[in-house]
Amino acid sequence: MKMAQADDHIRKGPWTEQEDLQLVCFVGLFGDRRWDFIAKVSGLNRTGKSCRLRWVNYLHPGLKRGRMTPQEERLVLELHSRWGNRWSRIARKIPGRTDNEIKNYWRTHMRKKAQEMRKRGTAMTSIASSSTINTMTESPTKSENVLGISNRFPSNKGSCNTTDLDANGERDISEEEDYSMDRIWDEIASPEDEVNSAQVFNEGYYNTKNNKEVGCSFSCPPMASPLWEFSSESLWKMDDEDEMKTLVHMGGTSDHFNSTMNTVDNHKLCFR
DNA sequence: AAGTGGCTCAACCGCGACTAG
DNA sequence: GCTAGTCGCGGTTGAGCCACT
Repeated sequence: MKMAQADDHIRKGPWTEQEDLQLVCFVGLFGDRRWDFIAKVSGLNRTGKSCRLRWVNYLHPGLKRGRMTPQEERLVLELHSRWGNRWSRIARKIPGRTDNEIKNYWRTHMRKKAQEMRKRGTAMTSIASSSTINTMTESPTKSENVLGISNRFPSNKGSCNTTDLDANGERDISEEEDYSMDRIWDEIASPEDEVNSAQVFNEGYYNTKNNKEVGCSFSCPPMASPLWEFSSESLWKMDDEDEMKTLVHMGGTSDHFNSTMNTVDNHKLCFR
C-alpha cells in the first residue's frame, strides 16, 4: 500500500488561519467526505487525514468550546462505563464535543482522580486491585495492549467478545462494573449536580424516530449549522477535478459558498 | 522574577475497516 | 477474491499556558 504520496511538501504541525479558511472553503464545496481529494485540490499540502482531523476537531460548525459542564462530565463517565474507550461513539452522544476532546478530558481528569484516590489510598484499595482502576484512569500503553493487560474494554478493533454485547452490539454493564462505577461516581460527583445523566442520555437531545432535536438539559448550541447541513450531501457528489475547476473558475460565488464563508467567519470569532 | 510541574489541547501515528476497480 | 486507496478510530505526543514555589 502506498502511504503518503511522495510526501515532499506535506505540511505538518499547527494549522494557520489561512489554511483553516481554505479548508472550510473546500469542505463547503465538496463536503466532508472526500478528504484525500480535498487535500489535493485545495493546495493545502496536507494529508487527507490531517484535513479531516482539523475539520472534525476544530472547524466543524457544531462544536462547543471550553470546559466540560458537570452534566457532560457525568455523561462521559456514564457512557465510558458502558462502552469503554470508544470515544467516537461516546462523542456522538454528547453534542458539540469531539472524540478527541473527550479522550483528552478522560485522560487528564481521570488520571488526576486516580492520583487523589491513591493518595487517600483507602476506600478504593479493593477496586484498585482489580483492573478497573487502571482502565478507568489511564490508557494502556502500547506494550500493555500487546500483552493484553489493563484493557477491560476491548475496542471494536480488538478481540471483543461479542457475547458481552447486547442486541445493538452494545456492551452490557456487569454488576462489577456497576459497583466500580458507583464508587467512582461517589468520588467524582459534586453534590449540586443532581441531574440524572442516564436520563439525559436516554431521553435526551434527539428524538431518534424523527431525528429531531427535542431538548437539551444543559445549554448547548444547535448542532446543525447551515454549513453542516448542506455540506455533507449536496455538493460533494460533484465529479472531482473537472467540476472543481469549473467552480473555482466561477469564483465560488454560489449562495452555498457565500453562506459557508459567513459561517466560517462567525465561527472564527468564537474560537479561542 | 525565574524555575518548575501540571494541565490542556491540537495534531500525528498506526492500524483496521471499508470500498471501488 | 485481490489489491490499492481512503476513511475513521484510538492511542500518543509535545507545545504552550498557567499556577505554584
